[in-house]
Amino acid sequence: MLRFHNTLTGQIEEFRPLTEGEVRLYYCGPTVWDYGHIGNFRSAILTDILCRYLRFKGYTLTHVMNITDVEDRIIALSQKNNVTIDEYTAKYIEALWEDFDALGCARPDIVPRATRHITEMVSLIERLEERGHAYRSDDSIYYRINSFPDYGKLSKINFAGNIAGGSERVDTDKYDKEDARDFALWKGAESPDEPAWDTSLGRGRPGWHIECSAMSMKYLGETFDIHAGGIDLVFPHHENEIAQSEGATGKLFARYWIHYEHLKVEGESMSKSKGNYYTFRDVAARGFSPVAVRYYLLSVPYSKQLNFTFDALRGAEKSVTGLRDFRSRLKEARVEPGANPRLQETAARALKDFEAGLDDDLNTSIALAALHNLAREVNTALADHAVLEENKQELLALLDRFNSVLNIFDDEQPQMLDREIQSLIVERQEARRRRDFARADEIRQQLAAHGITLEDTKDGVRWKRR
RNA sequence: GGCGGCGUAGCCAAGUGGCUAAGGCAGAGGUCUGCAAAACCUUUAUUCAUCGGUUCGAUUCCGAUCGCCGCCUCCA
Repeated sequence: MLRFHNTLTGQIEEFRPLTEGEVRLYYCGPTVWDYGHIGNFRSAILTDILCRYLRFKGYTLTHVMNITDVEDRIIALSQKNNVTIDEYTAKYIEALWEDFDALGCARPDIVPRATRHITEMVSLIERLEERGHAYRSDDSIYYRINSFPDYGKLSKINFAGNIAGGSERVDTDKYDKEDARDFALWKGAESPDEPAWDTSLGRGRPGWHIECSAMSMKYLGETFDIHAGGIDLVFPHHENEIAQSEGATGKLFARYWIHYEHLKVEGESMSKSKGNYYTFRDVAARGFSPVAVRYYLLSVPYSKQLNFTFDALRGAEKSVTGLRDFRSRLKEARVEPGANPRLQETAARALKDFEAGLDDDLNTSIALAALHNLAREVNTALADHAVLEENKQELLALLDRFNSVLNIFDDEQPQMLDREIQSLIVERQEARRRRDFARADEIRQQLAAHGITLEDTKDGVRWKRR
């Protein structure tokens, strides 16, 4: 039974989709103004885990992730570079998919781009106008917060106390709004050279929040199951989405809201000024493998902040290598026919622990501990030749199931060895048999120069290419 | 000022009102091995930021203090 924390109710709840067996999920995706940083990818990876686990549990899933490809920073940067916003964002969208692939994140089923859904946003804004939730001021259109009594139900913000508290961040009267909290649905074009669309609302561009309301409802319906995103989006973004969507439809918008905690870097918030701001590419450039980065970023449950350190990432690299070696050792093991009941129990317990962990608010730490415990027990059994054919097949199938969620075992492509290298390995084996260890070591060094490392086993030799 | 989260071994960390405080990395000793590598075994927190309180019993609940993080700004 899958349970997780729902921001809307503030409680851990059992998950039941609207339609039996089917889940519709929306993840607030990236704004493509720059390369994604490791915090962005923690969110992407956690969403990937969530999606994979829902499928593991047997649900069919529709996963929508938006791409915000028009907003102030993008406009400013594209103008600075003298290119259109589409030209500007193309590079970062391409980079996004490269990073997704490297980090083992499955592509979402549907990836709507804001600039391709202006029509849907315009009609949603028109619905809001008809219902009295929107008003015009100059050439822009704003959402009237006072018309939506539920405003604040997600973030539970106490606006009265907030304003009384003397926050200096309250909007000024720069815009002619009825209420400081009102936000822009549509921004009228101010100058001819800024990106704008000619629509029935006039010439302009959509506000950020309306994008997600329009695109999520287009692809998932007016009420859908899960809306996920970073914790910082709770207010105002998601609160505003609720106001827009529920204001327009009169129906509940998303049923479960899942928010990912941020990561810290070396105990501090990540920021460019502190010099601890890393994109995934920065980390990869230091020689860390993408799969280790994935493992590390998912090793702490989403509901907890993760403190990113390079020491811990080095540890993750070792862990992942150990698990991968474990699987290939099992795969290559020569075993006797039959089944060892003790290992059948081991496998059953591992699956139970793994699932119990993820069922409990997606506790990935528990799931990984189950995997490590399994690896240790099976490694011991392998050394004792206690693994039999049926165990081997069952355990390999179990690892595949785990990996369908975690995706941390590289797909081992059959690596072909050069004929020359192959014969060197054979020659070394012969040298060892003759107990000519000097020659054997010499050959080992030659192979190392080719990036081949050797591991002697009872049955022969295993090689790995770096 | 309002609201929320966190502080567990050298590092990353899970967790719970009372059974042996998960797991990984690093460290130490050992088995195996021609040497290695890998793997395995043993070992590493009488203690969970500090100080009080509730309780038969608290790391877990309450309060205070110190430190860190987040939201209240179109940042995942």
